[in-house]
Amino acid sequence: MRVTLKDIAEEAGVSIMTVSNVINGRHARVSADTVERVRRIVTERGYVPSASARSLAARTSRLIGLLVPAADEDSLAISPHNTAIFGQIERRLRRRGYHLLLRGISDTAEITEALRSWSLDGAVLLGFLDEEVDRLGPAVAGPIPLLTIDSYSTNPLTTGVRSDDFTGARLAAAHLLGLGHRRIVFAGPRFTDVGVVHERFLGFRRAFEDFDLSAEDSPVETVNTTHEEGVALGRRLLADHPTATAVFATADILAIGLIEGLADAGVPVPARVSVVGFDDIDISAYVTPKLTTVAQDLVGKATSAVDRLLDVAGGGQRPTAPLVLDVHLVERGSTAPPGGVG
Amino acid sequence: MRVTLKDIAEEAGVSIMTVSNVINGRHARVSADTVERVRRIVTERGYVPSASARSLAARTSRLIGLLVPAADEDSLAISPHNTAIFGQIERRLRRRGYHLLLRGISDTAEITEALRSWSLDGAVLLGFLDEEVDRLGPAVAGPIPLLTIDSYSTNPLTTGVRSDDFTGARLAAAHLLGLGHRRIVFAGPRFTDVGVVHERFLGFRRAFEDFDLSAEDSPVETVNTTHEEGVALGRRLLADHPTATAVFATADILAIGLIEGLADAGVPVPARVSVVGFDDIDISAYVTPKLTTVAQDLVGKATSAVDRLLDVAGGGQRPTAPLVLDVHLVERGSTAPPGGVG
DNA sequence: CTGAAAGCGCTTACAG
DNA sequence: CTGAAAGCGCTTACAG
Repeated sequence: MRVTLKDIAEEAGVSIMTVSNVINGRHARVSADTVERVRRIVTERGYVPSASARSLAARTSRLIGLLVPAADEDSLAISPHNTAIFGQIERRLRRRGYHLLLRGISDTAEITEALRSWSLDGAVLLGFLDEEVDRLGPAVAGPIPLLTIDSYSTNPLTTGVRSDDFTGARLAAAHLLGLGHRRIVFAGPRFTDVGVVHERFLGFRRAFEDFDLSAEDSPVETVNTTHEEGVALGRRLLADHPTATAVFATADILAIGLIEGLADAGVPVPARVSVVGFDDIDISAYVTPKLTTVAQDLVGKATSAVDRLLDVAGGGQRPTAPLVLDVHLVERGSTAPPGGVG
Repeated sequence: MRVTLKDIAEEAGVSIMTVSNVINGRHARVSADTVERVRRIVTERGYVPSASARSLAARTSRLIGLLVPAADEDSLAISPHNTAIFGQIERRLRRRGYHLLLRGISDTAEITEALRSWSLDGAVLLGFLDEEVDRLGPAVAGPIPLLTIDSYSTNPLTTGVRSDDFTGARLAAAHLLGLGHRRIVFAGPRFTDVGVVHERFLGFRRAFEDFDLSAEDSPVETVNTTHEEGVALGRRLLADHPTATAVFATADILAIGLIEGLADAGVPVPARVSVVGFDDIDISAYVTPKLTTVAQDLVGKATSAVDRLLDVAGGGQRPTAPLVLDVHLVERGSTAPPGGVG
């Protein structure tokens, strides 16, 4: 049978209230002797408090949800970038005495269910579309704090943490422009779906302005963020855009596919076409050529996401502005001055 | 305020017991009319049962833990291979009406705490060393079912799901031997730590026997399963083993590093040295040359892990033998007949 | 510094 | 088919 507060209390000859006070570190209310004795018995008996009893009585669960979109028949949409965030979030929560409930969401209505069912103290939303976040009404979360990662939704019910996408794309494009490229393909998902992409597009254009150039001749290719679509685009890139000399892809996984597709088509990278990605996932340093890309502060993102969320959960003010993390360019082998155009 | 059974019961003019019966689908005990009425009110009011109250009263939480080793200052040890399993496990659990608690474990003593604290109905242990699993005594889990993935521990308190490592390595080595290679480096972590590696080594050796050859001239290199150590080994491979013509690495991430290290040393793959990996992670198809490797049934592993665990949790017999999943060889570009030895 | 009482929101026998 | 009672293991005021 489970060891309970009552068992400890009986053995120590005190009330369960006193044991509870010791367990919860409210030592001001208990004599040092009692604390000592109760502590010893707790250790001896291997007492572990019941989290469900505690959350039922205390109305705080010390449980945080990590909510990730999951198409019904799909597994979680775990991109390499998001994956890296998982572990960091768990680690930070653990350090702060919280636990992590990982939940795939196939319909935003399920968010409410996940939140209420376990009386979550808060939740991190990772990978949802801005419009999905926009639609979250007060009925969904009630007073439960919600934190979005990488969202540009301005829904006041949520607070956000994201990278400086605008600057990242601006750096990437400036790097290519500085090398001498003028016709640069912008490859990424539909802007309307993802604010992140829109911001990156704006940053991309801004770099042209910085150089007193126009981005008008630089085509936009709309593709999903997968290796597969990158390969497909790489194969037809020069057929569709013969004068292009570089590509900026909004994600490394896409850029890596692009490089492969270009290779398939006999196009040397970076001699004929330079490629820049975004994210700096591990793989980007493993491919050939190694990918020039924009690095995000993954650890910072996860850590500050947790800290922000727990602040609000702890009664802090809900921040009005999102936290924006710095990015920087990592120059590797996939970019070079243009030369193969002839 | 939270909507409770009591609220629904009052509005429906029945007892909370009846509402409970409807919620839990015990329709045999309730008239169709009542079911209908209660259902409607539940939907209208957006009632969500309290999981903590339920698990406290019912002594079953419908919560499964996914326990992963985590060095204290580290984030979770999330290898690309394990990552892929996460999403699949979550998906399967969700389909079966369970929730997932993700927890990093820095000391096996924490396993008990995680299990008891949340009254988990079971836990999946992913990535622990066999000896760690061996040491798990009855005090750790009590009656809570534990399932290990990829462990060769024979601890009767656990039940296991893993791939056929022996056959996988045998296939890999047979492939190389069939191509004409005779001196093949076996690269992987220490056997004593990881049963999986030992099994792969045995399979590797068996392939030599199958060919009436001896593996004696084939050196063993002990390295950790990281890209970095793969690179280092690749760089010095031919200096240390000038007559080697192939390498079998116990993990793709290691094999990918090896290929890079070999390239750094000016050794062409596969012309001079062939490389075979194990796992068939996504990246393996993205690198140059694409990696020949042993593919595991990841989805099957995750799915059957969950199913086995829930069977036992549901009162089923604890299986004595682990479930062993088939593997197969995926031939890609990193292997070819030996030719560059001269 | 210590404790008795009420209550968190459910489920489990049990009785009708 | 339906319900009153007890209890799961805690915490929260409150009183001493």
